[in-house]
Amino acid sequence: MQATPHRPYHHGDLRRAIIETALDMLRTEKDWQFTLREVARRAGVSHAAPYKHFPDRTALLVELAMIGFDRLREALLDAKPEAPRSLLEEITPISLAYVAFGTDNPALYRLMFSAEEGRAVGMHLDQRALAVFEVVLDMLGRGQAAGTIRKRPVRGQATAAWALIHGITLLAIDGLLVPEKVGSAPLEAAIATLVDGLAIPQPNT
Amino acid sequence: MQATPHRPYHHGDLRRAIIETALDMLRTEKDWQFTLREVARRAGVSHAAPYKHFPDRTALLVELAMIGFDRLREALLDAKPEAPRSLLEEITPISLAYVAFGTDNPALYRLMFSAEEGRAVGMHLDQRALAVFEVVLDMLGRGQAAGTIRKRPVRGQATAAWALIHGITLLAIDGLLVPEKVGSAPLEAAIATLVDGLAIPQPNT
DNA sequence: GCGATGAAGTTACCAGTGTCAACAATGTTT
DNA sequence: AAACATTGTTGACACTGGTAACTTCATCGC
Repeated sequence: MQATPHRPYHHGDLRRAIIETALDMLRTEKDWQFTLREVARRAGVSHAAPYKHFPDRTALLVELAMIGFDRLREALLDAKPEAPRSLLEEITPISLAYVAFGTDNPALYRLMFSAEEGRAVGMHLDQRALAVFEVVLDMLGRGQAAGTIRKRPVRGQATAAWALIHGITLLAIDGLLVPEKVGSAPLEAAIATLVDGLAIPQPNT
Repeated sequence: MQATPHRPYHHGDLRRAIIETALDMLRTEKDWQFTLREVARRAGVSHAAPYKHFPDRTALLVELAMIGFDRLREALLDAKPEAPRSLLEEITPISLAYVAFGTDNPALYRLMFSAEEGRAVGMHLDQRALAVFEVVLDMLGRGQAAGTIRKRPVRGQATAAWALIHGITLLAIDGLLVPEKVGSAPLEAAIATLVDGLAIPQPNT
């Protein structure tokens, strides 16, 4: 088995086609009923064809989730400001980008964190998820070095930050936090609370 | 409470039996494959019997989730200290109780927040979930009145608090935060971060 | 060139699921 | 007691994930 050739055989690059079809279903089909047969159907192949590329339904899900984590990480790095003048100025856009990713890709985001058949998905994801985690970790570490962030175990702080944003994202996905309905106040207040919990209190502000 | 009688008819109180069997499966079967037929099987009835009590597979899931929220709320109220001398002293046990509920009932907890077929579960749950939310809201409101909590929109703060604990609970369920592996430091640090974000900074501490 | 090889895709099938309709058995009501 | 409504059973349908046996067809050793 080659590392990544995937050259078209006698029909096409099916593996990629399946993944893209599945991603498309996740994007459009809001109601998250994911069946392998439906994916095969939309990809124009028979229902057993996917099994030549994925040993398992779960294997495909894992693949999709990994892609999701990669994209999330990219979205966060894109949102990272060049030269933030304060912690708030750095955390806020990243947090908003995170939540936006979740609300823009609700089904994919849920998949990324779903247990899904004996948490097989979660197991294989540690590395990709960790890559996202490290974006936060890095930010907080630099903040500590710069003296703007409380001296506490960074991993604990990063856990807190990640957990909070993750929870908010889930709330937003479930529609409990839609801006049209409730305004952006809760979201901003939540982020502010997070920043206050991380930052060393300033005497003037 | 006799809100809904459900007295035994010609076989037994099947509705209750089904619910209890299902709860039992959620407790023991860690790998969350929930099939209506299996529930019926274990309850000793035919596979179609549940449909006389629940219109739908989803209806049963909703019922289970609601029970979960009720129990969670009770657990939080039980953990609430009588006369806390500080915010930390009040928040910490409640937070720990919340996380403990999640790790003790992982499948049930996941069910409570799963989208599950077009988020039908989530839709009908607003009231029960809100009851949990109000436990937090109440606590923070009193804290604000007492002058220990920052004057910020309470709902935003409560959202932040809930989201953070929820996220941590999910992490813990997924085994990324098991005390044996990583110590309780991250958990405590996360809670401390939350408290710092909520509380008005004290000059001495 | 040209068969053998084996990967990629197809059809046919299995067990298991959610759900519904028709039927049987039991308790309740008049 | 007879009609009725409730509750449970059986049997079917369409669907799913998954496997095995078959067909195609590009590639490789000769």
